[in-house]
Amino acid sequence: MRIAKVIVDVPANSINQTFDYLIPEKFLDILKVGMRVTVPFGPRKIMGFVVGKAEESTFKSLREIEQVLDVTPVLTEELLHLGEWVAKDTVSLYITALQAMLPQVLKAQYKKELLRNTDASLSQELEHLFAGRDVIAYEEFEGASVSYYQLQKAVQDGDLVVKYLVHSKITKKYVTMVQPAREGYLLEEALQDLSKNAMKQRELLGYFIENPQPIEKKLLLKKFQTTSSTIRTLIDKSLIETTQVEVYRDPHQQQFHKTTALPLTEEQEQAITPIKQNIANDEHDVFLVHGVTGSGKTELYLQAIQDVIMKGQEAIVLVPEIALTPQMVNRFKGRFGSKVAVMHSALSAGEKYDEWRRIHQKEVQVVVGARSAIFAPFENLGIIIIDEEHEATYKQEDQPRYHARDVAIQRGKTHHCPVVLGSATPTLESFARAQKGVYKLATLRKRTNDKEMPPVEIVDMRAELHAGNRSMFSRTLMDKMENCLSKGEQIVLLLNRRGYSTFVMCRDCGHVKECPHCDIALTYHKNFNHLKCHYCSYEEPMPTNCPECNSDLIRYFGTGTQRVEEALTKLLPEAGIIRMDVDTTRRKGSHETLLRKFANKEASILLGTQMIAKGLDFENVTLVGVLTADSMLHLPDFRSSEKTFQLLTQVSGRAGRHELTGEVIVQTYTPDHYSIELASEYDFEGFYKKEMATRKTFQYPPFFFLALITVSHTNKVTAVQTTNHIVQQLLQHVSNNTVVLGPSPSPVPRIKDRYRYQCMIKYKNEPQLRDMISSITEQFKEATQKGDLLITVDMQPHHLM
DNA sequence: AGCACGCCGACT
DNA sequence: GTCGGCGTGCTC
Repeated sequence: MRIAKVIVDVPANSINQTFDYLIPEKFLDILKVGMRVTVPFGPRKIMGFVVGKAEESTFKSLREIEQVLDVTPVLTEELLHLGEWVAKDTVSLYITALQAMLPQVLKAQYKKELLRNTDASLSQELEHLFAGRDVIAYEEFEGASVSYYQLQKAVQDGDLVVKYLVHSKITKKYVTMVQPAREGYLLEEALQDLSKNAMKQRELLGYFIENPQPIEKKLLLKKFQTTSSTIRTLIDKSLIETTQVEVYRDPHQQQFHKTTALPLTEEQEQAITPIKQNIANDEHDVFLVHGVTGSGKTELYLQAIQDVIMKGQEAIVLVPEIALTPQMVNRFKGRFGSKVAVMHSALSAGEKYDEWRRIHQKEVQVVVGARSAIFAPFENLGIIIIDEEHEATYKQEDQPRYHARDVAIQRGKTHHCPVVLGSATPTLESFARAQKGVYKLATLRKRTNDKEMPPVEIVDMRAELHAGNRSMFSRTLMDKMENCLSKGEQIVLLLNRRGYSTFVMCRDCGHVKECPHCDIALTYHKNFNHLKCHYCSYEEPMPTNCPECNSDLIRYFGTGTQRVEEALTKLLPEAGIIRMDVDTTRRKGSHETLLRKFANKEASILLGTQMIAKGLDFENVTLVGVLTADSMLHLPDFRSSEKTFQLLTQVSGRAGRHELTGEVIVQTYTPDHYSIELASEYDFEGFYKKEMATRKTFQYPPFFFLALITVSHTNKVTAVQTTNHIVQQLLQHVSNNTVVLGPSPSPVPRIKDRYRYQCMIKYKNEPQLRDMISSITEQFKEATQKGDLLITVDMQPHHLM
């Protein structure tokens, strides 16, 4: 096998294919499929993945692989195929799919250098630039005022060479170990010869005579209260030596309480049995575990994984980013100890790489992680679990736009292992499949502590307004909060802010400050007294007068967590408040610190956005308040009802999880909306029926599949025309019951001065659709290449923005 | 995507 | 002769 098939690191449509390279003699034995290599590509040198080998090539002259970057393949054959599948399924490039499977640090970085290739003198300007050096970075040339023409000539004459470098960002962490460099008896001899004053040296030598094994330098210094200079002297005498040993950064260095399997309830037992059978028989089924919050889904996962580990297989557990709290991680580490790797975005790039390597080198059998952990390089998967399967974070919002659930099922099929989806509020798609028998449904109706879900009271904020209460807290909520505080119990307050930001409006003329580059209202940021655009980061100071009518009655509207906090401090001055939002949790670890404070009862109220709705478990919380339940109900999104229902159900589960009984207050301006009403009754099936009916009439999932093509251009007319062109072409080829809509303006019609129009496709069965879309977008490749036209394709979009 | 190459027009 | 600015086409 002298020829390697390589997917090169060039994300372009015309390069979306394998390129053949000759494998040089010296690499014949070591080069394996799945390794990264560097190859010459045109004039430059780039990184690529070997995806296959062959004996022959249709190409007459092949260039050689230049370098092999890995010792063992970073991608298994299974992952290579999976990447191909992902690329096809999401209409994206193979290379993009492969990159998505690996930690960021394995991505190549490119650099150019200029090498002097002659002793004869160069032109005056070039000599000045090189200033006596033989090599300079290409950027230096670009920054200098030397013409490109000169460079070109020097290169042509062979006086200069442009060198293309590929290097990876790999950062390994090392510790210095100290160990004896001589046999024990030689050390003893040396000890005799040492001067009497050399106390520290004597101590150290004495130690190494007793303990010849390597010891960490830091530890050694501490143990003998000495400094590096002592070690230095001993090294100079060739008595001891140091080595660099690679270590993994451990992001979770605490101790974990070992836990063992808990007895299961009858319901749990019934749910887990078919999953265990699947595991035992190497069968693949998709299970939907529909269990109310607190019904012990996690214990199910743990026990199923236990079976998998006993079988010598591996497990992937996906958890939404936001729920990847220490509480959650502790449960897995507590049960499986060091067999667990954790992957989430709060880890540094180096830490992510270390966790990935622990999987890659088979040091762990379980990975608990966010979306991308679905690509964990396990070769012997025994189970894949997706907790809170309805969460939107499982859908990647940039290329490749894959859904972790789809990838999981794909992997489950190839590995003949079960895929378990768990949720208290499954997506309509999954629940519908379970109803049809495509997925196996298991329902957990009871909470393990046998407690009822806390009662939910809906408060009509319109009535509050009519009664003269203009504050953001209803009288009921105020009463309950005071009552709760007087008993020394704790409160969780949710401010549902999505689609409800703090915009600036003039009270005189109604003018709303919008971003000059995007069609969206600017958001007010109090700490800087600035207005900011969430789409393009445009900023301007808060105006004192209205730019339209010059009135000074220009104010900001909407409720941010900061404002709620201020109001709350005034009303309940004695209550400590912890605010959790993007602003207060930006710093690494601040999330945990705030939660720990709340757990230690350093504050009585936890106020926050979406992020506090999930997974938190505090025994002293008896009241949950939702300040604005309907804020996202009116977004132009077919999932808005479903999302509202999910959020309300999730947050209600935060109250009264233990001894104390809890209650929930939901404030809303649309108290009779079915998603709010049914959420307050914990009636998932009722909601399912109702929502399915609307989805059916409006031809949305799960009745239809969706595809969204967004076209953007600086020229509005071009954007509309191109979209229209796409629509027309699709209409010619799709089947009768497929609906093609558009061109219609995107919900945010302009971002960064680019107009955005979209085409939506609703289809039931359209096997050729992906190919159709590819060939249509291919027609616009000239315009797309020039960069003024942008076409993005989202198969199964999660929202329509 | 990047890069070379080639053609053109401009400036000195 | 020296330079920059595009449009075009290729990369195993």
